[in-house]
Amino acid sequence: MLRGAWAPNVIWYLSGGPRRFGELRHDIPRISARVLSARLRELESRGIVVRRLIDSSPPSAEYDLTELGRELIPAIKSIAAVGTKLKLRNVSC
Amino acid sequence: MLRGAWAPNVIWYLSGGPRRFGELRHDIPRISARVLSARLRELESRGIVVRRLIDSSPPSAEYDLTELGRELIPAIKSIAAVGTKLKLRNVSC
DNA sequence: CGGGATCCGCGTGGATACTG
DNA sequence: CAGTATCCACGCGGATCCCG
Repeated sequence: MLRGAWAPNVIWYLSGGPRRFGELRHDIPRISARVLSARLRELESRGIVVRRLIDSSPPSAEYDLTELGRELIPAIKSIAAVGTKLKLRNVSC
Repeated sequence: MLRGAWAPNVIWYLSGGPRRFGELRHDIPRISARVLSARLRELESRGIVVRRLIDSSPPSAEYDLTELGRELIPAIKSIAAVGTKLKLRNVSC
């Protein structure tokens, strides 16, 4: 389900509301367009993310979490919190 | 932190209390000894799991979650719950 | 029983170039 | 802007053999 190391990150950055491809690409540190696209497609196929295409020039796309996807947010947040504690501990000790 | 696809599973099976290597190997479906060992080592180095060696014959080892590790349990549970919902949906539709 | 050593395959990710 | 195509590197996992 959360396949790929970047999946949680993508969900994290989508938790603030709909984002466009370029926004995600710019906001998620060091992710490549290829991987972002791949993760987005997979999360979409899993029913965690929805893609909305707005046909215009310049073309734009909007990604958003589904209801199911939103249920993952608290879990990812708390895992991230533990991660932060780990980093702090490793620095101080 | 949760590197490796098996890490969440290992934490899951440790959430019920301390387990020995063989117990984990037997209870976690289809995990190989090599990978179990690798994940255990990594989780240990991250401060999520502790290893206790009980010197006797036959030799035995006990693995347990640290306090930090236990903080991950609710998150993993809720993620697993979403996973279950996804499977149910995919079967019915 | 509780692992480590080795070999090997595959998925995931990085970089770069290209397109509608 | 929003991707896709291609090539390559490496981490992770599976299987098997072996050891204290």
